[in-house]
Amino acid sequence: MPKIVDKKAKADRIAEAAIRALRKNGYAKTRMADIAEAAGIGKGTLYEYFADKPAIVRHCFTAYFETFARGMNDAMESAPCPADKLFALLSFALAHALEWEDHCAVVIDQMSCERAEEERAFLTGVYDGMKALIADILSQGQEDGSLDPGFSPETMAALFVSLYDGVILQRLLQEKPLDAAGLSSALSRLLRQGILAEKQDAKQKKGGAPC
Amino acid sequence: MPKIVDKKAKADRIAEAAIRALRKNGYAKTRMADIAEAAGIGKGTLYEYFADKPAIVRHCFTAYFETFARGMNDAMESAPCPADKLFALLSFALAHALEWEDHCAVVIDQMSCERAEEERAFLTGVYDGMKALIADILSQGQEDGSLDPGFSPETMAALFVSLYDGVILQRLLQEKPLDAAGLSSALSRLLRQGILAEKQDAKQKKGGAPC
DNA sequence: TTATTATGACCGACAGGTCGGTCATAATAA
DNA sequence: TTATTATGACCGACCTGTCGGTCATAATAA
Repeated sequence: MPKIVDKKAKADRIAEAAIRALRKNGYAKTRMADIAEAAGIGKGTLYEYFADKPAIVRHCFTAYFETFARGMNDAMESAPCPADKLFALLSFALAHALEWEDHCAVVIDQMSCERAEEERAFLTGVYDGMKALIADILSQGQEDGSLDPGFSPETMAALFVSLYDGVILQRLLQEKPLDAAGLSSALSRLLRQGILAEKQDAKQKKGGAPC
Repeated sequence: MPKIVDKKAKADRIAEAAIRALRKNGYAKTRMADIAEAAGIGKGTLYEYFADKPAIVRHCFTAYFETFARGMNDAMESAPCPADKLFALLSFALAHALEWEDHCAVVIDQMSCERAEEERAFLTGVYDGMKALIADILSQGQEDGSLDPGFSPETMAALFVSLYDGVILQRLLQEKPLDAAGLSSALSRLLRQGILAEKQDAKQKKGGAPC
């Protein structure tokens, strides 16, 4: 009888518009009216699809974190040895950040601005998982002898995660786009010549596959 | 006549209280009343010393950026060769971040939350200067042969700055304190075995001074 | 010494404005 | 007609910055 709308799909569309608005001005400065306008609907309609402002952000994040988690898993499984796993992870993370640029920005914004304990805990969990994953790979590499045994896997993992965040943060501050290829190759060089236990003396510049 | 107060000194004291309050809840969620309370003065008095909320933040930043700039200069001049300069810079930056932890947090908060063009431009300038400085050192190192010529100084500098930001950001998200020593040594390892042109084959673990 | 006066420091009530969320009503499709 | 969806005027909580007035102390003069 009534006009039936696909609530789920429409919520997705609204969230898509919301993320653009949030990216533009940050969570605190983005009003519900802005989001509604961006989505091309009335302010009241927003509340047909979301309970409140935080709910919109949460909805925005689900797809982002889902693809991230899945991609990280895929990247890990696609590589045979720890060192390659690590490279795959880092390069996927960078590519993902590039693809989901707006979402990244809003996540960072939430990290530093939003002090709600619930949100903090969620983000902390995501990061802890990421660190644990990387630390685990590093450990494996140290055990099988492909990685330098002289560093702490946890600390080095924290360093990588920090680097990832920092790149996004810099991207957020500066308007000019990310030089993903350049950063990736610089990082790769740093890693390949830095953390591999055995260096190929002469042909070190274009080191082949570490496995 | 009335007791004459040292306005400048009092403004400093207020700013000191303000930075604690800002650190705790973030710029957007910190009310002027909170700052006044933290400083132990009335809300109206606040406006005797600062024009508005942004003015307080600006005042907070001046000392922070001054000490940072001076420290970076000192660190640079204290080291004889490019590689050592770089290590000195990075380790000073980390130490400074630790010492000015609250300020760092507020700066990061501003970077991601505050969209006022003026503030952005200022922060962008600071970061550009930092990147240029590091890129310059890297270039010198490449020219004098002490650093691997195979990377782009600008990109690598961007990577370092990002890393610095990321470390602070992670510190901000997680409540547990920064393991400065661990991070520093991990980074040092990464650098020493990563960007130096000549690797000391056997005794690579505890590489001596690069000069 | 002491009463008087001048003035900067201080304050909190309040005006003005913003923004998240609600609700009565309109529009729409079955 | 009726169930569902859409809407923007509206409300109230909250927050920033202002303003009139009070207070403590220094300067002054008797």
